[in-house]
Amino acid sequence: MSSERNDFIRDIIDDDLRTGRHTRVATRFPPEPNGYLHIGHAKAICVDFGIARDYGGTCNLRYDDTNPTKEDVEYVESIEQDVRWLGFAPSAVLFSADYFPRMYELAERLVREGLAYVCDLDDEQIREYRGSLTEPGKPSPFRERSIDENLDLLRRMKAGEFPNNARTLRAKIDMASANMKMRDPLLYRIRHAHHHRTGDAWCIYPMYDYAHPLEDAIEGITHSICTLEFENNRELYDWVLDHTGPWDPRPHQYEMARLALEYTVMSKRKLLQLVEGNYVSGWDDPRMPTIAGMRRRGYSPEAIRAFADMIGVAKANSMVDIGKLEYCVRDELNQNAPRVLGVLRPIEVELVGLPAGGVVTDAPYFPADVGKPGSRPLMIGPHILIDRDDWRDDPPSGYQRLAPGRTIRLRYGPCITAEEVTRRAPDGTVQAIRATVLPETLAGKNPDDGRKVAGVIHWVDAATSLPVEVRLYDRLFKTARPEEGGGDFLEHLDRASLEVVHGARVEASLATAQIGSRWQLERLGYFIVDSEVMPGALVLNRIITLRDTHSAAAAVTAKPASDAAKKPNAKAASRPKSKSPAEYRAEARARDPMLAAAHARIAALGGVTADWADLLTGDRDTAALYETTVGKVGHADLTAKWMINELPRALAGKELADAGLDAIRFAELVKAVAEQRLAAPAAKAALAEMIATGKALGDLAVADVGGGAVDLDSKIQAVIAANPDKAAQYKAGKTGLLGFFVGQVMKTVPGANPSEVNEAVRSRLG
RNA sequence: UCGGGGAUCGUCUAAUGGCAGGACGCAAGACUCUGACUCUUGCUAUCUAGGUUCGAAUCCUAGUCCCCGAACCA
Repeated sequence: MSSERNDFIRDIIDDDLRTGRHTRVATRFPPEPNGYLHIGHAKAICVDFGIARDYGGTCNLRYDDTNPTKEDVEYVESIEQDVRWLGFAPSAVLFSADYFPRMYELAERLVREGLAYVCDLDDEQIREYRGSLTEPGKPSPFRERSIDENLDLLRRMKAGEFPNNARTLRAKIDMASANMKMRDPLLYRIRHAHHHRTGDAWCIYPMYDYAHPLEDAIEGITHSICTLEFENNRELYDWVLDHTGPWDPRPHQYEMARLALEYTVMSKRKLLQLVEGNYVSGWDDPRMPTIAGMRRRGYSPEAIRAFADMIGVAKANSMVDIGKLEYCVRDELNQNAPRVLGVLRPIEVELVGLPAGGVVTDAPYFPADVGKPGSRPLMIGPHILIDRDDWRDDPPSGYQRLAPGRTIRLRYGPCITAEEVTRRAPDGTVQAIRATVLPETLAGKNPDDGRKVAGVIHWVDAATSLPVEVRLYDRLFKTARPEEGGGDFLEHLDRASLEVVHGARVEASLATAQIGSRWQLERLGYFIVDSEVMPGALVLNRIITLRDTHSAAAAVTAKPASDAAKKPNAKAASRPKSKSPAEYRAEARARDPMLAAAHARIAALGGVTADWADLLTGDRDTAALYETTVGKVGHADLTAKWMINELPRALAGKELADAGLDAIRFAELVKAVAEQRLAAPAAKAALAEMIATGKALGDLAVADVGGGAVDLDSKIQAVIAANPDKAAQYKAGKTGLLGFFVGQVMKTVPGANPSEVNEAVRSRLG
């Protein structure tokens, strides 16, 4: 179920399953139906549905439609379609609006329990009363209304007696909370608006922070995954569940980083700007990062899912290299797109020496290494077309294409030698050339006279090829981070991101190509047959070019290396320096004479530094444990080190007061270490176990100090013998492996003294 | 400490006191009837400074930088 390497969310799930907190896994993907899904959503979908798939659980598609003024049925359909297209089947398709009755009941319950009140403040006043990030808010004048009055007002709100925004229902939490979200958040607002699902049944609508936890709880969601900007909302999420439950299972919210991708923008607002400003042709423009856009571009669901797997799940904000997406797209296409021939900007080539009537060869759809079957006949007649890019009057060195007098191979055809240019445009551009066919190469052999073949180029038969319109799509923006640098992101749009090529030709076999079918035009890139068909011509959208290491290497030198420069953050710079933990401890002592006295006593102890004395007297529990322990066993320095450096890990997040570690048992441990009856690693393990189980040292099965020199040496030799390759690497200079060997030995001889082991291993390995 | 998060190769991400690993990228080479694909080899990282430890990306301390939060949006 859980593979070796997991993301942090799967780690949590593994833990929940192991400890029995949950017996099954239920997730959900909760889009608001107010826009099209984009690649950022695709990541979320892959995480939510992927987890359900991996753990044999469920994942609901739930429309988070709690705001009637922003949402639309139009989006509901596109969203479900996009999810299914990505390859996921929702366990259920649900609507938040269907829970409105239940949510309202629970709102009345909150009112009855004195946990919510109806507030008459308007939006400006509410903001004012809320305070700021650094100042507490002040209570609403309506905060202390009676339960009966609140209930009455809430019912009248629901009954439609008040106009829009006249009153709100608010949770009664804490106007002074450091978390702004907890300063009496709004639960319901009045909206006399038509809802796409509930019609006019409601005129009060729940806010996200109230609705979302309830939706999760009602559906029995176990792991509610959202993005980082909701971290502050989690406290409120928990508050709502704690006061509306009990819920079983009790959902928990986890936050992951949202996707940011180079050369694109992701916000709905900016995407909408691109559409409405006609910078793109619509939501499904092949340059758009929308799922609809990518689908039309020819990106496959497999590629997008592979991309989601590649970038992983974590909590660090990051900007993903667009190259990773492009790699996934190419990787899938390489396996699945049949190869055909097409020419973008034709030069006519008259072929001399071709058998009369031309030649037909059978050309495979896939190269040998892809290994898929299929082929089509390929006609070559006396006139063919090649691409303008494949001709140079004056070829640069290393040019593997055609030039005067050169010989190249026509893909799936014979070798030809260019004889002369027979026609030029007024500007000198080559329009037609004549070339000689080397007949012996028709069957695939190389030229008899041993002349050099410069390369292989693509071509189409002039007589039988088909006209096509080709749309060459590229990245929408010129810069990797169009949203940075202060200016309008639209300034970074690349006008060349779409180039329409007329007059291109493709081989005859494409006459029957279906809309949506994807092909590789050899040496040019991957293309999809667009749903738009021009009169008499197919439309091909370029999905992506082939990887081009040749010209990439040439371009690299020209690229300015300016992108990286970090910008200073004005907000951070202007922010006052916050209080440090050290200041907190100092304040605690100033407030508490007992702590101050303890600090003075501890500082006066021999072997205790001023820093340690400070650290040990930030709170009474710590100070008391330290002083009592030292009072029992002495060893002021050793006790300090263990308390400061080792205790935190052993506590594993617990508060010292809850840890059940008394000075008696801690003193035993320190004493054992001081008297070298217990090696450090064993002592650390013992400490953790004492805290976890509340047992005393004597009741623990602790490894004795042992490992006499002879015994130890044989263990070391056994470990070395079991890892001959690593021993060799160590001798070759990879000294980092010392830790590996010591660790192995420590596992077999838990009570051993590590420094002795260290020394012994070192000398053994020479 | 206003509160909440975060920092590991150029990029994304592993390593839960014991080999800093993988992928993308890049470089060199091999192969090649696609300058593709594939293969081989190589490249580059623990934010800084102290401390604890035989051993620290991981624990402790002090700092630095980044992100989020004051919609009747989600």
